[in-house]
Amino acid sequence: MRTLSKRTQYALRALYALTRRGSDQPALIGDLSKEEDIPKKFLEQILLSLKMKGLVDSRRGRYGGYVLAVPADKVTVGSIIRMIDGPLAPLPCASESNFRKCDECPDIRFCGTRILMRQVRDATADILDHTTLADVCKKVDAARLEAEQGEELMYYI
Amino acid sequence: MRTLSKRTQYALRALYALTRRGSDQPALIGDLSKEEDIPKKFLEQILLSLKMKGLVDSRRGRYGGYVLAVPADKVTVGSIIRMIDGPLAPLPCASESNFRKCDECPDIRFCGTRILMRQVRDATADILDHTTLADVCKKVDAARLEAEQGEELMYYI
DNA sequence: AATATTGTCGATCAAATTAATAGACTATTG
DNA sequence: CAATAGTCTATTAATTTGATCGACAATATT
Repeated sequence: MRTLSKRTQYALRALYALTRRGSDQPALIGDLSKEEDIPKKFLEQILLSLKMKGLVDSRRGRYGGYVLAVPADKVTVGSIIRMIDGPLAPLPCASESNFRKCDECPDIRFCGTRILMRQVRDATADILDHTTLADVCKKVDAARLEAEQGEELMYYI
Repeated sequence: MRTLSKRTQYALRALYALTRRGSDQPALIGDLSKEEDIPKKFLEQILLSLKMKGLVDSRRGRYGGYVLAVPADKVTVGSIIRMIDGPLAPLPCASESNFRKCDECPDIRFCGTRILMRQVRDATADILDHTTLADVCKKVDAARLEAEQGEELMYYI
């Protein structure tokens, strides 16, 4: 199946970084690019498009940079993916947000693949529409903590 | 996000057709192509590759054609998608069947996107690995029946 | 006002993937 | 042997995705 595009992967990484940093100190494209290992010019494009959608905000000139424009616990990963890659559904005809009938399809009611993929979409949306940027960052923190404790245990043994 | 390839969509359509037909009467590529509206030469390729994987069987010459090589209730849609499109996961690093670390990833344990996409993969696999060709055909039949009853009701009113 | 800094924006190029087609060949039946 | 139908490799076409270029515009500091 098709994978999350690099574009979306980069966007998410950048947004996690903005989340961790907080809205008080703007992040430079250049810094994000280095720290998160994202091609700079590509990241420019991505952040710009996210700004147009109102997800981030920016200032030019010295002390400029990017910040989240929305609280990290109000932005779901599902909404971000939809902004960039489009619908979550594996098929346009199984999409809730952007339904589109296949050209050759005689009757969508009797398309088995669509019925199935609709289930997949629902399960996917159930996860991604209920997970925010803040949630993801929390999960990563938890994983870090767990790893640290594991290491301590190693020393102890 | 992740679209099923045409290749897989065509494969599934053809396999539903073989399921409905049963193993006693082989289906011709040409017929399948017309009935299911699939480019003939493309379908050839697809069926051939499915044959190599042991999913269908074929005979050449007069009275030849394709049949399912495995009972329709023993073949999951998940396994078919994996054969053709590859892993169900939205990211290689979230795949169970074909895991692959991203080149730039410093530590997969702390990748938020991966943690999330692993959940999505699990939910997807839960559905697709528990739905067989026979199940899909049954669902379509049920939808047909329901639609008929709906029409009858319309006449009644 | 001048300068350095940093985001903006449209265009374009390159690479990869996916979709589709071509054509010569082989097996099977009658 | 002739008609039918699948086999197989290669190639082409189309689309999508990833990435880069370069000129421009706003902001802060001196």
